[in-house]
Amino acid sequence: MISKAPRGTIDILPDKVEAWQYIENLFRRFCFLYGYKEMRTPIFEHTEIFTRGIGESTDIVEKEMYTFLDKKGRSLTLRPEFTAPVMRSIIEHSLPLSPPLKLFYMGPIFRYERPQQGRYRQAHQLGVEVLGSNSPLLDVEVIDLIIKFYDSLGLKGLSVSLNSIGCSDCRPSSRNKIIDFCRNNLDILCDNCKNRFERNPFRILDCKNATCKELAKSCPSTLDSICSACKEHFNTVTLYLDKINISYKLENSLVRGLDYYTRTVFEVLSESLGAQSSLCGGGRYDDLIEILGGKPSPGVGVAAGIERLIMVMEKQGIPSGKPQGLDLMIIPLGESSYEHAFQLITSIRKENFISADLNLVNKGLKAGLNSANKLGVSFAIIIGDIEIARGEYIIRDLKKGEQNTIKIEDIIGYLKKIYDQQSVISNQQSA
RNA sequence: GCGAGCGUAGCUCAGUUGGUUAGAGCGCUGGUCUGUGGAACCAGAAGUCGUGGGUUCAAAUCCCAUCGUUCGCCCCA
Repeated sequence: MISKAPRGTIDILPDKVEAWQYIENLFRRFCFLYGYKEMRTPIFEHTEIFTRGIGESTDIVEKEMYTFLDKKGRSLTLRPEFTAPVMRSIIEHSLPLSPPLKLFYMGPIFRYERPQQGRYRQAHQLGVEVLGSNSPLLDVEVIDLIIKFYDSLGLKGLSVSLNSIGCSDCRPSSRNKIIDFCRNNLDILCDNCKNRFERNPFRILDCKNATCKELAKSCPSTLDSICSACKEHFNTVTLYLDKINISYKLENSLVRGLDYYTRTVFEVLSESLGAQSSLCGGGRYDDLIEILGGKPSPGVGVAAGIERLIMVMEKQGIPSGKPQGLDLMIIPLGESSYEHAFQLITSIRKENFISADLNLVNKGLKAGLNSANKLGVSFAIIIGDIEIARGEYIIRDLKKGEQNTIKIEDIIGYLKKIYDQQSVISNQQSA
């Protein structure tokens, strides 16, 4: 079926685009307020960026990547996430990391997964990254930024899950503690976890199987086995989250599926979503730049799904952007008026102050006003033989249902006056 | 990748134990109204019943396959 978008992809139709722009614009505004600058990277990268960055044994790399060979036989992959490509770009251009480099991004990502609500093969993310500082206050800043962004959109029922998974020094030992503990209980673990035991024992903590869950409760938690430096870092994070009144839940089972995370990991969940309840996720990645071949430098970031965000807003009945109607529609009555109408719209458009369109359907005044109405038009200018003969066009206020005639040469001045007054009013309202 | 549900007009859906020509609301087009919109009334257009095969005198309805979608698992945004 060629008349259908590919599986797991959606079209964003004109009436939905306003919600997207509203969200994107608000996020840009927030990032600007927090001192972040936008960065754009290619939609595809060398496959190795992801296999090395995200980790060979992660689900994303193992089975979810859109990987292909180009005509020269290079292995390329549509980006399944932003962090690794952003690091690659920082390394490639030797961007200075002092003072800390604060970046934000938005755009599509691709993962070959089984689609369901809130999970698509092409999804969109927005997010931020901070490089060059290991200050725990930046962990807090990133969480604060995304929470404030959600708050200002009006989202309700959010919860923050927080954990620390330690650094390259202490992670092996907490890993060993889990392995030792599970080795004695290997026979009661589910098949999936037996597999995890070999590859990523941390994930056993996150299993939903009842017996594994029970076992995980008595399993040594990462928070108990991280080193003192990690412990102190984490304490500072929670201290400052408390200071700015961001509530969170310590979640021993939160380990995340990307290998590059160190120390702080977090997620924001919404109660309005189903199984795919994670609105955004992030954390610290102090080894990633080095893994990708750059000079060692710490980093922290967050990535949020736009589709899921819109889904929550729709479920909670949050309006997203006002529908933008046309300011003006010119309705010529019959082809004898076309030249006059065309000249008028050309000079109005040249002034560049209102949105204006010309109705060329030529089905009479009633139909013209009807379609203007459907498009949410504020003013209509009606031009027929009578108006041309008098040198005065009718200008009709479609919201008020009133009209009068204006001399042709006065029309632009008249409209400017109206729209000047309107912008003064809206400025006062927003101040 | 695994399990389950669903797929009828542009949209939301009805369609009986298989039985004549598959319906409604909204939307769309036209008319009442020949140069004045939003309302009302009237009329009209629009469907390979997801697709392909099978059972049957007869399939939107039952069976199989396939595609899409939804829910759960897995994983994540």
